[in-house]
Amino acid sequence: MPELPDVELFKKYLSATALHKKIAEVEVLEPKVLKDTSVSGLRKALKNKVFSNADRYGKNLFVKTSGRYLLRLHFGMTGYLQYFKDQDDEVRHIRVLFCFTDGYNLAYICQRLLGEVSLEESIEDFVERNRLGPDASEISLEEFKKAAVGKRGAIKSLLMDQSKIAGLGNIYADEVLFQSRVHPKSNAKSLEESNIRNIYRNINKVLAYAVKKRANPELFGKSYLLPYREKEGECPRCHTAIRQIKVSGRTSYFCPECQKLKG
DNA sequence: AAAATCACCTGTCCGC
DNA sequence: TGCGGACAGGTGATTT
Repeated sequence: MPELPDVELFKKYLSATALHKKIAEVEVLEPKVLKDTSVSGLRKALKNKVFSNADRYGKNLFVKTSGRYLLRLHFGMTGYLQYFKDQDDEVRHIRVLFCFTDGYNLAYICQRLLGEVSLEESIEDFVERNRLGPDASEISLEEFKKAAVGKRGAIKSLLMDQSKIAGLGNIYADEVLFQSRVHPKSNAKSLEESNIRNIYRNINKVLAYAVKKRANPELFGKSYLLPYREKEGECPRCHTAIRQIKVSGRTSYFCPECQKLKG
């Protein structure tokens, strides 16, 4: 789930529910998700503080607190947030639980434990230390050209490389390339100026659209690939059978008619 | 420099 | 019904 649009929606969700409430307790149910901090470290940093603001960079959610640190949440492949009152035994895989003094809770849920929870000094510091590229929803055409033009390797790998552009993952990289009519394995070097501009434009278009549609494929219009990402699906434009191949080890869906291979 | 492979995890689905 | 294997919207390390 959690690529840029999903994390953007988590940000809105957290902002609408969990801000300005005193944190009574922090329960770490699975310490494996903690990165560079401990159960007691996280507890000390957050207990009796409040979440004051939420920000997103790439696929990371940063929650500002009334204390010294920012809380960073990364969601791996299966993470999300759930806000609820009292006990909720329905919710499985809660890894960290933020309990507020009013009896409400914010749960960080992550089935596969591929996500991370950490404390950070600042977003800039984190971005620099982890060498993240420009955020995909903020990147300028100049920055994108710098990251993409003349580079070796498959364009899809490049779009998913967080050090080049931060926020796109497997699903939305496929969608951007479908909208741009570019084959996922096309060599970045072989792309024309018009292809690059097109991809750039579609990054913005697809991400904004996905947020608007709450990242729910069922709400996507007919010109999008996402709802047809399945075996035996067909291209919504030309009805050719959607094909799947591996690019950088990830399953990629594309239309062999609309997206011809270059390079 | 970049691609492939593995590893980290859990859960589900598919085929024998 | 049961079991093995493949695979899932991520990413870092290691090998090629």
